[in-house]
Amino acid sequence: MTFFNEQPVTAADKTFFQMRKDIVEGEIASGSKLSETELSTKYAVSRAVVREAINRLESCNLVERKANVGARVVTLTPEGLVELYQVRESLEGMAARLAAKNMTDQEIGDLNVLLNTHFQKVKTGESYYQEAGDVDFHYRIILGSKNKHLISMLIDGIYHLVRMYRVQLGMTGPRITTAFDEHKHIVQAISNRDEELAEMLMRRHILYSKNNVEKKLESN
Amino acid sequence: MTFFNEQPVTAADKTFFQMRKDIVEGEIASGSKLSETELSTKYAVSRAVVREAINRLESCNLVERKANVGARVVTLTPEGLVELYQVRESLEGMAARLAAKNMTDQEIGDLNVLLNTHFQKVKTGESYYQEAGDVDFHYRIILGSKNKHLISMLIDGIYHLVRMYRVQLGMTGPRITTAFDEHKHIVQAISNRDEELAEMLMRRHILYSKNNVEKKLESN
DNA sequence: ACAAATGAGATTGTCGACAATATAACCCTA
DNA sequence: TAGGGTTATATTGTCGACAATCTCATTTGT
Repeated sequence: MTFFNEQPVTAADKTFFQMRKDIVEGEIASGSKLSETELSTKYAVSRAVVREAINRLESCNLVERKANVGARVVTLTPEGLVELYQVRESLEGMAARLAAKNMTDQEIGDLNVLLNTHFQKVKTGESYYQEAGDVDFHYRIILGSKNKHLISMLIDGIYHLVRMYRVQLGMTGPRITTAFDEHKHIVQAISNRDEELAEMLMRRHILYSKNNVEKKLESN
Repeated sequence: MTFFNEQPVTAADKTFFQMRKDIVEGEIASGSKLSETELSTKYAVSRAVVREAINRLESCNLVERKANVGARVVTLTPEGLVELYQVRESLEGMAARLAAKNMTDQEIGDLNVLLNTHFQKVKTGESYYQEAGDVDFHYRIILGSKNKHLISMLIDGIYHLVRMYRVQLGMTGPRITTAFDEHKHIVQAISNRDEELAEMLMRRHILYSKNNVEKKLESN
């Protein structure tokens, strides 16, 4: 599906990707208004393609539109973060369950390899910016579910918003070692084709992650 | 949120709602190509608003678009139906859990009233076209979760596709009495604020519903 | 005869201009 | 001076035309 090979083909694609990046990384401030004319000059495209990009951003829950008024970048709130993690818990739990059922032995083998790679890095201490590895792990399980809706909801819809929270609230790569153990147990459950356990462990994993993030949020 | 009061304000809204209706009810055939020019004459609007409508339909998973090629109405397959119900099980399970936590006593009271209304109808035998009542029941719980993402994913995103399957594969209002009992138990769990049980019962309810629908699918 | 190249036709993508609506400033009245 | 109404301005919504791309039939060469 749209793993990392989502390459723009049309101008609207390029604009959408660029705007999404700018919003997630805070270059376009959270809560700010999106003026179509302004953006069309900024990105050097017509208003039509900006409009299409904004529509797609709305589908990702990154902006909110009101008819005849305009679009604003979503504002990040503690409640919003909690709601997001609730949905993640639900969907990724199901993804883990389905992955235990539907992943090929080959894919499970690759997942174990990935896990070992992470283990080496954790051991040698270079566990900084574990972000990418964590995302990679979760993506593989999501894709392993082989469920189209699940995949697009999580990867196209929710993960960018999660990343926006992570980046803008300054919580990159936490819980390195403990998260690794949780990953290991999840992979074990998937290897054993234990759907029930895989779902339960994934849900707990995300629940812990939520609690951790909430703690960081309070300390700000 | 978007309960039943989603009223069109712009031409693109109207076109989107109309097209969605036409697709769900099969007036625009599943799998057929959506020609922008053709549709713009059919609905008497410009191509721009048709394009916006198609984009929104894509967000609902009712059509699929390919760059420089065009959009097609999704094709309905047994596998697609299974995937859809897996997502429903996951999301509505969580919705029931959150409803048990977040619904007000007032809202729970209303839910019980609704249930009694259904019970009367079931007893007097006029259980035909229980569809609307069933949807109403599920909507209240979804809204009761008070989770924005959950609500929009289910109501704006998934339910129209579910209805499309129901309508086009000719499976309206099945499992009347048994479904009623399941609803009753779910409401009891919510009344008791038993999150765990509410989620479990809702997941089972949807699982049964899936099995029933699959059986009907085979007999076609 | 078959495969690749080419060209015509149709469809989607992009653009700038105009219409409709909301926001804000201003004026008038009590 | 305060409040309501009105006009002015800016922004979004809609439209038709043009450009870019794909599809498919035809042609051409081996």
